[in-house]
Amino acid sequence: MPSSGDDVHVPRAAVEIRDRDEIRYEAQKIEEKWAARWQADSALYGADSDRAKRKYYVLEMLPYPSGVLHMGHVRNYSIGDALARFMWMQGYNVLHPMGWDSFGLPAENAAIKNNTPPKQWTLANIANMKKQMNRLGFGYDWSKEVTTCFPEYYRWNQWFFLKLWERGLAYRKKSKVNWCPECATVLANEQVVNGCCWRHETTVVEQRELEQWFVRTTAYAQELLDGLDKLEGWPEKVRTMQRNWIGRSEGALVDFKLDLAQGPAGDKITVFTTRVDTIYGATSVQLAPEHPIVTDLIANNPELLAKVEGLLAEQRKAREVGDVGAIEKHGVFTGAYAINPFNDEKVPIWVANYILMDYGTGAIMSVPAHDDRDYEFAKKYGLDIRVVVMPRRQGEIPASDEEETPVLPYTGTESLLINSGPWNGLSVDRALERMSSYAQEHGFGKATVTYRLKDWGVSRQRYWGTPIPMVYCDKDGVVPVPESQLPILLPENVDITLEGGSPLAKLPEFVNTTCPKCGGPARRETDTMDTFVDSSWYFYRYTDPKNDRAPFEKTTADYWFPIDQYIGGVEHAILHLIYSRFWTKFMRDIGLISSSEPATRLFTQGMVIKDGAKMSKSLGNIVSPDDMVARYGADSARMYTLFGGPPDRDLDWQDAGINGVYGFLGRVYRFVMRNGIGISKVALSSDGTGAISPEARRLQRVLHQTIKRITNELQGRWHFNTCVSSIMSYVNELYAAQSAIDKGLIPKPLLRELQRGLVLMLSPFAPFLAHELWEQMGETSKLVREKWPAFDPALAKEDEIEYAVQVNGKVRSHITTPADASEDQVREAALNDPKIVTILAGRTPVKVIVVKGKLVGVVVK
RNA sequence: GCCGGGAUGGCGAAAUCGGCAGACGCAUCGGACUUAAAAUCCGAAGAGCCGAAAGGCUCGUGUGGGUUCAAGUCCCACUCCCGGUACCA
Repeated sequence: MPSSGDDVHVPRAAVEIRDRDEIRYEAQKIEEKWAARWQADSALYGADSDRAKRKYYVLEMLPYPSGVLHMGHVRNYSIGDALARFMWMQGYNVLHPMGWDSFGLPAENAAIKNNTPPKQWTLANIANMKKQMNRLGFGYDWSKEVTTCFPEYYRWNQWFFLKLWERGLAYRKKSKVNWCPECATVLANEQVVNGCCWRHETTVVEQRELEQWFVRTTAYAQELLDGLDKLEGWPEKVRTMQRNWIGRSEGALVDFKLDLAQGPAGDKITVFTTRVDTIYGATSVQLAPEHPIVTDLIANNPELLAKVEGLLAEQRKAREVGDVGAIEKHGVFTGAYAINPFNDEKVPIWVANYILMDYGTGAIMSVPAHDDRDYEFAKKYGLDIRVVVMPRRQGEIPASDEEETPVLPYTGTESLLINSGPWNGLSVDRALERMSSYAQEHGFGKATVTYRLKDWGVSRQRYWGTPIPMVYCDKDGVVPVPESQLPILLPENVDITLEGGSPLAKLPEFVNTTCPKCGGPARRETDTMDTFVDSSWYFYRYTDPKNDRAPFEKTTADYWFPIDQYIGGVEHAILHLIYSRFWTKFMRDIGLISSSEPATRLFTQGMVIKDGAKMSKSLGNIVSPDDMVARYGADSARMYTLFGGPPDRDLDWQDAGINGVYGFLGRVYRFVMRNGIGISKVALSSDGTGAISPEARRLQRVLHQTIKRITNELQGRWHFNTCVSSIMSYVNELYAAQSAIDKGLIPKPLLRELQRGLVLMLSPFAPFLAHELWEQMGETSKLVREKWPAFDPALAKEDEIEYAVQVNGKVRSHITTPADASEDQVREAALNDPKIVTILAGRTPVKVIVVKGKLVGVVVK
């Protein structure tokens, strides 16, 4: 509805508005109109295939299609969309895609609950969420859409799996899983509630050993760790979390031989320690209850076996509940002894509930004097405590244990060794080095590095996931499916409500196959892949989503990668982001891509909370995006998620807050509908510096100051809340000038520029309203690709500056000086100010400080 | 325990490099318009004290110290809240 007449000075007639009070901001009408237009124009938000252009890849984490968007999504996508729109307007070739992390357990749960096939349920959810996204006006290139549960996608998971297998990065090993005897299937950790099955609340979950597929992420442990130092565009918090997760620790392996009189000859226990320097203080060896040697040591002692079982049960329970650190330490003496290879001393072998089989070697040497946990344990069971390191004092060598002993346990490392035979007097650092070399030279140990990071268990005994492309042949063993046979399709019409094991295992037509090697009968793998596989590389697929010869074309991926800005919740700081980094390195090593890291910049937005708590059904504090869109419109909902606070912090949702933003958007609408309809017919002034009225000059200045502020924010700190504040202030200025506008004191070209600027700056945050007003002004260009307004520093400059004048730190007066006044002139003006003269009362200032543009500080005695 | 982040009016927050604390918004109060209300537009407002008013003074950014002409911001010591994580040897 642009202006109907030629006379741009009579806007009211154009929209039949008799009086400004009748201009109503009807968000629903405007937004529905534009949502429909955008959907009809599929190229609008499309990435350009021209590789000569400067690219910008902005990515928000793809959602799991649970059915509806929540406010956290809205916040995440509002940030990404604002950035994408800003970068388009900066002239970049922007890739801004979206997709669906659509495999996974909830679809199976829903299938059981509603008797709907997982695929149907998932696709219906995707349809609904896509509708919501379109209604919210997010500018995605839907031609790049990726849906991970489609064979076109997951066939490449299978392809990658074969590549992993070829390189020895995929392997099978026995591993403990949660097993529900009632369901006769494996449960994910999150399905174990208080040690019982989530579906059978009285059925205790068992631990079972199963052959499982693993991906050798540990092969890249060191590179994953080193790479973090270079990821300067990632939050330090995330980098720290990943460092801790990888958990590199330097130490030594030391073999303790079993005392021959007791144990099977030749057997030994290898312990891992980071403090080999304290080995003369070792007064016992402690084993994890699951340590394989435990059964040998106590095989003929049922009483002890039962006790060890008890220790194991305690450990498991604590792990399930999640407070391993809080359980009380318990242990049992096995009756056996081991020999400390450094001093040939005999030390007792214990089994303890605080030793974990899956870290280090599952065995430690216990040094009570110099380790908190060992100390606590030794005190409890009356084990010897022997001090072997002393705090260093001015480089003196402590003579012996006659010296005062430190407070135990003493874990400091600025120390010297005592009671350690030939090693006495060495510093801890040197002892660590020399003693592990010594162990290596004598064949009973070596320096080593261990990582907390474990290999990635990717097997899931589930239906709704990518089938693992392997077959089992009695003759040839484990055989990979040839690439030419991919994809292994996930069968449909599977009754997954049947309890009792993996659904795929119950389908003979799926399981029974022929061996690719010998052609004989063989069985297919029935495990499916963890969904983290899907999300480890989906963003590469976005660059070339329809490719059926390769996961993606290298040159295309190399053009777009690395991702310039990745945006998502901090809850993915570890798993998703480590797996993605691993996958990137792996893809680089098989020659698929050139970069080593997926994203140069990562932004983790805060949660959306309400009444100080995470939104949840049980608290009844959920705010639905659909409701907000219905009541206030998408622009208000989006803008409020940005206005409520800085994006990296939690956002405390307040209904009154979104109402305020809605009011503001109405204010913008009314201003432009009153002053800007059809104004594009007025030529923009070629030069803004002509002689104009003070009112006009002020507006011009505020416009340029606002552009400056917002541009700086979008390029730097990303405090969108202050961007919105700036636009609000700008609009307040425009309103204050209404009577000057009505009187014709504001030149038309400027009036056009003021409103153009307003709409352009608004467009990343409230795209619907911006588009509507752009059209109402009679602009015909595509707003999305319109150039972001530039600010002119000369026009942004103030003519006069107000200085605060302090005397001894207290503001006593204000003076106004021309903007170009020199420091001396400002000082003089301040000292001559009548109020200051009075306060000084003849005293001579000791010092006068002039802070340019801000303040004058006068110091008197 | 350890690692992050935070604490500023009645509320969400701002203050980007040590320089006028509280921008912007909400709620509140007042005015204009209206028969009235809603909507809209305009205005007031950290707390306390003095003043008829203009205006002025004191206090004030979790607590206690410190540095500085000047501290929400820097330093030292602490309290509480939120998130993550853990017998990792």
